[in-house]
Amino acid sequence: MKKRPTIKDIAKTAGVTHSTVSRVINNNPVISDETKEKVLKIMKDMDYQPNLIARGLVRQKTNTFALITPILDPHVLPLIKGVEASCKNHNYALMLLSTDYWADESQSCLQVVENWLVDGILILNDVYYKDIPSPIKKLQNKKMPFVFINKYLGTKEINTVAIDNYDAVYKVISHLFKLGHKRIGTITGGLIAVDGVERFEGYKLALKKFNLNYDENLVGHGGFGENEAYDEMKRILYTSSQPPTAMFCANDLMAIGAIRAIQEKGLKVPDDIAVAGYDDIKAGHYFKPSLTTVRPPLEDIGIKAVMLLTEIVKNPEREIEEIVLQARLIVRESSGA
Amino acid sequence: MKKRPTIKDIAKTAGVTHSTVSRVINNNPVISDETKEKVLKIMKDMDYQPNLIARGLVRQKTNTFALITPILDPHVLPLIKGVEASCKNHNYALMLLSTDYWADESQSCLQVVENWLVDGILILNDVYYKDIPSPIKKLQNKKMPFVFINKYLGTKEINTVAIDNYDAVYKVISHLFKLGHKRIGTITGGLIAVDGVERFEGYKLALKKFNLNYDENLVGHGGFGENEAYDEMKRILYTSSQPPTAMFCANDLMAIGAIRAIQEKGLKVPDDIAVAGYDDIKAGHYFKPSLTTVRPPLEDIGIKAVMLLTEIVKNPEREIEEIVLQARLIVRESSGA
DNA sequence: TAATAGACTGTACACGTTTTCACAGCGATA
DNA sequence: TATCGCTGTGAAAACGTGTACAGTCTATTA
Repeated sequence: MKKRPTIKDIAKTAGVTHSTVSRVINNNPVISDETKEKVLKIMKDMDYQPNLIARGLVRQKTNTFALITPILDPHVLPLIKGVEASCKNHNYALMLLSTDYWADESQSCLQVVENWLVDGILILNDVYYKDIPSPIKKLQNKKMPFVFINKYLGTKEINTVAIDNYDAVYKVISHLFKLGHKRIGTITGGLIAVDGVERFEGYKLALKKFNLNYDENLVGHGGFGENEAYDEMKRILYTSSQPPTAMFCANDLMAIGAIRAIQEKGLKVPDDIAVAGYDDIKAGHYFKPSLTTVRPPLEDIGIKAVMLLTEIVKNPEREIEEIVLQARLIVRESSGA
Repeated sequence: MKKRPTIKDIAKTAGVTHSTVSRVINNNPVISDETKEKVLKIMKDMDYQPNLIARGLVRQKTNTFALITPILDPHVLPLIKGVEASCKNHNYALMLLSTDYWADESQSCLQVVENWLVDGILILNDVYYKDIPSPIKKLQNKKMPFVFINKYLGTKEINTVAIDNYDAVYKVISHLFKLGHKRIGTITGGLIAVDGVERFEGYKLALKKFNLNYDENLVGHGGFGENEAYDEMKRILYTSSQPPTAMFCANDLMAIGAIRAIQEKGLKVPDDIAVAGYDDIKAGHYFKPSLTTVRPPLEDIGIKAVMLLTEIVKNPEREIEEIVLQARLIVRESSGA
């Protein structure tokens, strides 16, 4: 690589010191218009680009955020998109790190990130923790600005942006209830995951609101996978004396699996059993019957998270904020509306 | 944020100079085991983390790669995944930048990247250029290590990793031909895109190989969107006296649109018209009829690109390499095999 | 005993910026 | 004429690390 011109090279050819050049770069009003223009011209002629590493060293700021995300799957893409766009807007660069399982790798991820002196960290979380995990506590102790995406709401201990799973599920159950369903079952997602737990809780709470009984025979437990949902649906259909008339599945993939099971038993969706999912994946749109589901505002979450993080960086002593975003019900064929 | 201990702090409490500490960190064999252990212990006690910014400044290396990608859509996710994983393996951090249109924004993207002193750049390209675009030329002039993903093969001017679109399309057409189809049409993707152009070319070349005539009446031109494909398919069905018996669509979404058009005319897929797509998107799996398609090895591309880039960084004078990866035919219902 | 080699470690500078402080020059004021 | 304040600039230190070079010991050899 060719050597890039530095502030000193500019200074030499302009006949000033490098401090003057630096002042020009940073728009210091103390510089006379005359020298300012002269320096600017030379900077342009020599194709000068500031060295952000050097600047980062002295300023102790890199204008970089890191996004730590669990496995990169299509599900998180809109979120990444939002984060990326928002970072660009706020003039931050984005470092992307993914870790398969928080517990194992997060440590090394966080190390990378700290060594890099990023200005802030966005942590996208999957799994359900009762207590704040230790790597996070470390961050708190070090007063490193970070935003946790998904969960830790209500504790006012951690800056958070998350989806209101409870409300989202309520919307689905309410929709089914209004269609006349009284025996509404569910197939839960993995209960090690925040989403799994909260959607299950949300389901139970919603039933209560409509004075419906929680019936274990209408409940299956999967792990967000299509085939598990298929198996559980089969089990429910063949074991319960009174099968459900509607099912809420913890995500769309599971809804697809459940529908497959229902159809294989010769029943019709939505006529015999209505089904709703969660996530609004693309495939749900094309699936027959098309899926009633709920769409989380993922891109917004990314955007809001970055906004919050910039605020925190600006004012680290700022009060802790917990942002909750609402999902939107998408009604299609599978619920029979 | 608390102040982190520096090499000098370690040095002071260890009773040595910071150069000694630095040598310990870098495993310089000249250091005696005694002081080495002493220093290591203190580093651990004080929870020392090297400041990569400072190191980057003196070493003129940041151990960071940048990935510049066009709009973040699900299509590129596996590639990003591969890149991320591979970067981690090679001990590089990854900066993610996305730009809507190369021509407009690439300039600013590249600036960010250069100012950051990343060690190398991965450029994911969409659009079809006849000549090497000027931002790329600049990179070449500056001898900045970079790998271009998608296109510029055969020129031996740019380090490249790409999918063999021609071979992929050949596989599809060959598959259809073997099923007895003689009137095979196509709906092309946008012809400003590399993929659009190459898949169209590949289609024409494949026809030639099987001694089939290129018939304009069997060809529609879309822009990778579902609805455009739907419209074009309708047009083909209603205007050509002899409609095609098989269609190759430039991607799966278009295949879905085309199938919709075919079905609406009361024809059956694959019985009346066989359809094949490209990309192997998830929805194609669940669509009825499930889509015959071709699966590009996107994750591999990401991995290979990073590998190549590390090689280039190691040895900038290395001969230019052009890596081509083959896609895989996925046969499902829509082709009627 | 003095010279010499070898094993470690310290000194000093470099990397490219930003920033504090000091200072030169100049006109205005007392 | 001496003092003051203002404007624009330079000098120098700092950020945290790496590294070439010059030491200082100790042990060996002549």
